[in-house]
Amino acid sequence: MLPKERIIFIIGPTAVGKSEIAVSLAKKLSGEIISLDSMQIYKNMDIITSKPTHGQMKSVPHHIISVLALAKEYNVSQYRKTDLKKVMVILKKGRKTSLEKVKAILRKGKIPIFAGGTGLYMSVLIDGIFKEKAQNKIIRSKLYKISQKQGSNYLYKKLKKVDPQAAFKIHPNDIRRIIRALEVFKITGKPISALQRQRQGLKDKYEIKVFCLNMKRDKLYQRIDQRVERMFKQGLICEVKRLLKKRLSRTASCAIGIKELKGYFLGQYDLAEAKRLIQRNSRHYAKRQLTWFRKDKRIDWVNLSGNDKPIKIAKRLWKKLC
RNA sequence: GCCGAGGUAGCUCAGUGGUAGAGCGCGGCCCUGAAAAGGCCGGCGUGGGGGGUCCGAUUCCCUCCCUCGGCA
Repeated sequence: MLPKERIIFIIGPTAVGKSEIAVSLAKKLSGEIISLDSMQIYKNMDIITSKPTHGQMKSVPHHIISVLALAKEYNVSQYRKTDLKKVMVILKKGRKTSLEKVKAILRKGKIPIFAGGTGLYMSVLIDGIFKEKAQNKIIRSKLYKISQKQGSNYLYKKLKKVDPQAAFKIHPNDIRRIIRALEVFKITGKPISALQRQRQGLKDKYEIKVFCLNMKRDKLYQRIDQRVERMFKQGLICEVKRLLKKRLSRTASCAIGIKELKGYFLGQYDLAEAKRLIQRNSRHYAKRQLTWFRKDKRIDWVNLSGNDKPIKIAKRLWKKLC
């Protein structure tokens, strides 16, 4: 029996240097990169989401980047569907190219490499998500209106009756999750806490390897600040100005940089303040990402100094894979 | 050199004779269909140095050091 095919994840906080290292590793392993990112999926958000460069995209195939219109909504479940397909395609491609070299392909042939920083997306890929179709905008907006009128505690009490387990897990102020849980119950008639136990993900079929890149906090923050500076030099202001003229989906409009620059355009503060806010919010984001990753015990942590050559790191990862 | 103001958390500052708070910053955590989102928790401090009064000083007094403003 052949060993399970391998899938690699390269994750890490924002600005840690994932893209470069993923490209280097992909070259070394002859892999293809699949974005693990909720924002790079959108077209026309290039600078603001720090997409890989044209050179990088040319040297190694990248997937699920710049494929969705700004007005389109997007979420985890969509991501999972797309990605599973992509994974299969890539794996098949690898096998087709040289049937007689199956062994070699499995060892160093086309390998899918997920690269990005969206922890939830990774979790849902690896561990799965429940299958029931349970999304209804009307129900959701109704619940939202109720919460506005009666307060979140009213809905929280309702949830307690319907799904005490979920209520136990969710904080009374976390209105988004309260609404989601009630929405799922209304649609399916089943408590979300029960559904959430039914998961099936990549880990059941493939060998998963997760590398999380990290570096000292102050160094990371320095890199974040520098990157934001660079984004401004590359034309962030123009890009966001253009974005604000278009209709943005809720997800797209959440990219860090949009609301911060909007405040500047509206004259609420100056450009320096807008930059400060983008930098700070990116730091907070990085911190939350690390919290998320830390609890995943499957992760193989890779500490960087901040000045490492991507090729060297890729070599290090490659050795760990052997 | 003289006069005035001030030295309290990483920063900006409040307050009190019974060893301290606020905002921002920062740290920790949660997360299953908005996740670059959303929610929760935490003061993280030799109160400029030294001496005195007092049962007790960050608070009152003296002195030294430092910073800022004004006059020379």
